[in-house]
Amino acid sequence: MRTGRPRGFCIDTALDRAMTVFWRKGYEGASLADLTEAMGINPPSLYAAFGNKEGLFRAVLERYDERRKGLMDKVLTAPDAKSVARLFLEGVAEFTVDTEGRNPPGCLLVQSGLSCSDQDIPDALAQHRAEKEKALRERFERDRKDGGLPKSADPAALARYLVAMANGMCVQAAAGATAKELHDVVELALMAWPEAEKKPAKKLQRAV
Amino acid sequence: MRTGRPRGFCIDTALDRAMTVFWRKGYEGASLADLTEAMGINPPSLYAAFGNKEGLFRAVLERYDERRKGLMDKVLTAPDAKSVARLFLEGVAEFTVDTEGRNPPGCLLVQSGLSCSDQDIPDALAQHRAEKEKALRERFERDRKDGGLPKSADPAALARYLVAMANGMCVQAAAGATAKELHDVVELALMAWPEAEKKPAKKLQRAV
DNA sequence: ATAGTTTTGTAGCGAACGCTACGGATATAG
DNA sequence: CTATATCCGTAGCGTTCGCTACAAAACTAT
Repeated sequence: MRTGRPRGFCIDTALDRAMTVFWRKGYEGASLADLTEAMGINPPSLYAAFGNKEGLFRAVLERYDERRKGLMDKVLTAPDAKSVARLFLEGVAEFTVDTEGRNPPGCLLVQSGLSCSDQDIPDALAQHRAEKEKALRERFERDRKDGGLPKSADPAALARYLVAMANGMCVQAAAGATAKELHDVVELALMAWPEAEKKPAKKLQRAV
Repeated sequence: MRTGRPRGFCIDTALDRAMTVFWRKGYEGASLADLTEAMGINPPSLYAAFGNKEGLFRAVLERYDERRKGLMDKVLTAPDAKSVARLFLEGVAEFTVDTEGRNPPGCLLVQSGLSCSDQDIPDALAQHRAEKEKALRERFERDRKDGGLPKSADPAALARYLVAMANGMCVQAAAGATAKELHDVVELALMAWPEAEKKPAKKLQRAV
């Protein structure tokens, strides 16, 4: 059994509350006073658990990915490439406007620090965004192999296109765009999607 | 004639230098020490000329629009709607990767403060971005009237789509995307563009 | 019980922040 | 020239920043 006085707060709950602060104010705009107040703890507890402000932020990013893993899994296991694209963009449209008030509008990976006095923060965010682009690209590479995308299609470009679209929607959501406005953008974005050359093998269960 | 000791620095040059700092470090990441050093002046000169940090930032935003007005005018006077879309996105692709090292990658209106402790900054940026979207929308409304866009097209949605695309490209440029990668995205984005129902009246000089 | 370990709240550290008081410098006006 | 007006550099204001020293508290191990 672990010795010593037990921690008096829940790590994940504290991370969720810190996430909201970083999301709304950005990495540099979120002060330690803001964070500790929202998390309901004192600075020494924060530093004992997360090392420093940057450590807390990185833990928040991991927590963010964790919370969105379900949606991303659902997207990546869609039956065909165009469904992947549609589910991804529609998911972003719904998530970023935050109708339930759980999260600030936009996306933490875009909002919280595109430019900072410390370049490590933008780099960390870019890395997390790149992971999602990579997952889409790998999915589209498989689609291209089995005919779900034409041989002329460029899986990397398609993934980059979707991620760019998603990031742009985040910027607009943060500026107050409505869900309908974003869905209109999604419909337009999907017009660019290449048609399959032949019917994809729908009977086969796709590996993920 | 204006009395008193003349100002010892050029306002526009100082704004250009401050712009680079805000661009690279964001509004909150740019300290007064960073700014005064880059501008080559002392704090009292900065405050006499611009009021405070936020005043300087707003002046930088105006300067930014001014410097990009030429490109935007060229875009808005293109002969047809699709050319407007192409020139706009290709302009963004070239501008945001900054091959000449004059500017940091990305776009000041996206980079410098999506989230801040002071909400006025994100609001000011959103307003500047909205102006560009409005200009595109109004152009497309005219195109739709004279047949350059089909009646089924939604000018507001098209403008929003282009701006979202542009903002997303800015995010990727800031994360290190190359010019070619962005141009691939542009080609895809233009696949979504609606075809004109009839030939636009090319002979007429379009008013701006 | 006692020792050992970890977390907690208080209280405050040094540094950096945005900003400004002040006096000397440099111009025009008369 | 003197008077007035504006700008400049120095130097430092009060506040907030990220962070931590310290001792009491709360647990396990023996």
